[in-house]
Amino acid sequence: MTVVLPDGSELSVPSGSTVEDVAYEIGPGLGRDTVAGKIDGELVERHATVHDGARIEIVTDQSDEYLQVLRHSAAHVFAQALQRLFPEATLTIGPYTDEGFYYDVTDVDLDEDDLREIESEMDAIIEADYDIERVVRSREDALEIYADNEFKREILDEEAAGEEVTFYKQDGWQDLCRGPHVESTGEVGAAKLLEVSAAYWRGDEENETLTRVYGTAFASEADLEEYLDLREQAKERDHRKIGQEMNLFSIPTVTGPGLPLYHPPGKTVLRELSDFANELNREHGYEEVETPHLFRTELWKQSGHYDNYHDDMFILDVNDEEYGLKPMNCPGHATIFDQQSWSYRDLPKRYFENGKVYRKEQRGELSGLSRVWSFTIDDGHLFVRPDQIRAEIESVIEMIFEVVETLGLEVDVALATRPEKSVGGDEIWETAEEQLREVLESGGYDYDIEPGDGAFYGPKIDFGFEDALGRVWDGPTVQLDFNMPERFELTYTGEDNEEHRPVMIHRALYGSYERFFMVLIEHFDGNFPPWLAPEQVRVLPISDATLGYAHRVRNALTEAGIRAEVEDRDWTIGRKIRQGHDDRLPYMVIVGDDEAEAGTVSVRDRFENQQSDVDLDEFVDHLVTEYEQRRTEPTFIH
RNA sequence: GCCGGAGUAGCUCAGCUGGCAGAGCGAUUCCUUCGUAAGGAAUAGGUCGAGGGUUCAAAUCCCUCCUCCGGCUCCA
Repeated sequence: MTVVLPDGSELSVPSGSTVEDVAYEIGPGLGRDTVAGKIDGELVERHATVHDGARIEIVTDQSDEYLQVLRHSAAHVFAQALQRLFPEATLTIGPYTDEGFYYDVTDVDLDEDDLREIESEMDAIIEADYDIERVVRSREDALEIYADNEFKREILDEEAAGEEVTFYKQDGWQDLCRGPHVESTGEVGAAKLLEVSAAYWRGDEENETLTRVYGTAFASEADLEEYLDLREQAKERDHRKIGQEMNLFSIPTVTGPGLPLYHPPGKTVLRELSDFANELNREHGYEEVETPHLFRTELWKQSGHYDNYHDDMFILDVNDEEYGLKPMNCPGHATIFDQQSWSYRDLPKRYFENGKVYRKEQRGELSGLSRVWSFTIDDGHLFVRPDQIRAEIESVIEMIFEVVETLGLEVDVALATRPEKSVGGDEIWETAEEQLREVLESGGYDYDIEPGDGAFYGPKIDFGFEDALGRVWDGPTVQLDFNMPERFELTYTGEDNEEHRPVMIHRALYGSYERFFMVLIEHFDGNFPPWLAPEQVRVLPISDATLGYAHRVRNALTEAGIRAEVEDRDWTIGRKIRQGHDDRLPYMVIVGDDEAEAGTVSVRDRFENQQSDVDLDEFVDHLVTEYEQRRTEPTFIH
């Protein structure tokens, strides 16, 4: 039989060959280095037998997947350490994740101190460098071993359905596991336990609550340190911490959960973002609309939200009539469209609204600005003819990239196609998906396809923002919708004088302002580009003697449209500069007797660059240009 | 909603084996008037998340609730 190698070449191997055999066929060196393999993209142990036509990849300690194998072994090291210290602990499952591994256990209570103790035990196991041995047993033997462990028995019943199952054994300790694993515990170079939390058996809240221990592992101590350092940085950049420090927003107890208040500095940033979005919208032919926060539930019944989204909606009783706070803006916009009749010549109609919506998320989900009950979407809805889809999507993507490039973010692009359950005919899905694909292809965008991940009402393109620390956040989306026009019976009159159904396109450039704000705070670490900075320039008089001149400088800046303040506290100049840096100002200008006499300023930027004897007008002109061009960094001094 | 952790001055946090509520920063006042990352002193500031209980006595122990944090599930 033949297997397919990553370079596309085919290799014929005897039937019954394992991944390791295939590696030896390729070369003895590779055979010896084989840790595991991938069959048709799935990570398997090196003893796994391959089937005819399988796509085979060999995993060695040089592969990206090696880390997954190593972390899986780290999970075993954890489990062994746990059972050494807490023999009563029952093991369930312990897989690797993107960042490390976790193990769900039960019959044991663990706190932070326990984790540190288990970690020491893990270090001892790693140090001892036990061989990790693969053992094949019969199902009966396995069931007997797990006579007291209902979870493992369930796995044996449901997943490990074959007659034989594999165990991995180290130092006499063993665990049911399909592998793959590294050769010895010593190969797990450095491991750390990170969190202890709760999880349901198989993620179902009807099931038992288990104790989940999260950890991570790397081949070397240095790699682990690097990872922990990144985590530390992420914590330092936490938007809740920076939001407090910069007085951007608060979510006080009295206002209720997930209902943030924006303070003047925070509102300034949001205002700049909405000005930018509004500008883009106008340039791309959108018309602004406005809808109230509250509608009769009749509307939500018509849109389908009442049935499908009921649990997440705030429903109010008003004089025996039911009203609902809007969880989405689209029904309102569809209703506006429906207030008059349209010709095919009128399309596309492009509506937009910075619309506040309310979603009653589960309480435990609320988190800073990333998950809230009330948030604002820079929401656009387009009503288009089927033949206009491509051009409109192109235009939306162009807008999205203007946002992305202006802010210096990176994006991931993914096309999500028709799911199993969907509305709309085959033909419209096919042409719609085809048009989306064409837009992405012709634009030269690098994108992934996520088959079946589209909404039930239409395919979509999702964008993920990648921030300065390499984390990816949900970003803009463009979604086609064949359902809403149907529900609202939207029509336009075609060239043929017949009624036709428009297609609706939902799009957002930022997603929600709240979440986008969070991404920007963390991406820039609070060091906003000058155009977004709440305070763009602070004027620092050397002493009170030049306070008067400082105010004149400030006025000149303010008149030019720059957000500037004077530091008038009775502090030393060093103290004022220190505070200015702590406040993450793009620019400070320092004025003393010399400057007051010459009508100049001394400029200092957030990178600690400084330049003296700067003509005030020249500085103001530069700031205005920088502001208008929305540059990401202060550039006066280079 | 569920599991675990936490809530003390405007902010960051100490006090928590029960016995007069603390520090630093910030604020106010005074001194200092300063040239590129913290000048000095004094003063004010608290229903110790809310309610109930135990006790001679509760920030501290117990119960209920609220809110936040880390997860589970979900999503912008």
